[in-house]
Amino acid sequence: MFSDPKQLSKAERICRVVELIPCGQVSTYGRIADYAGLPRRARFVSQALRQAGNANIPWHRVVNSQGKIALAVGSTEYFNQIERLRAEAVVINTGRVNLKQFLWQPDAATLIFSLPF
DNA sequence: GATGTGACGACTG
DNA sequence: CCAGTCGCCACAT
Repeated sequence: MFSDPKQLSKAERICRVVELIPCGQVSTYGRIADYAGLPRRARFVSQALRQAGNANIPWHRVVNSQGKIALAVGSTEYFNQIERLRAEAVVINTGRVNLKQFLWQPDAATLIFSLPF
């Protein structure tokens, strides 16, 4: 039987959504929160990702609403994220991604069947 | 409970 | 396009 997504913890729901971001595309903290059924909880998304540490989730595909890398500029993790994105052909200019071009826009089937939150 | 902290976001000048 | 401000909400103290 299918597990009921609503009984997953909030952090788990967030990770589940992040895993759906396709290679070569990005999403934002605010949008991830919305897709996870947690509106106005953008900050909680970053918290959840940090706690998840690594866990095979494509955390590098998440940027802020302006398309900018949210990690401390110049930090090791900052460069790590840029490298991972460039490896997926995502173009980054001065720490910023052009959302017009790379923002993930889930199709209806994904919204209905993969994001039932 | 009160208070401070954030990998945030919307607005404003 | 910044930078500052304020609102927001989960967590740690």
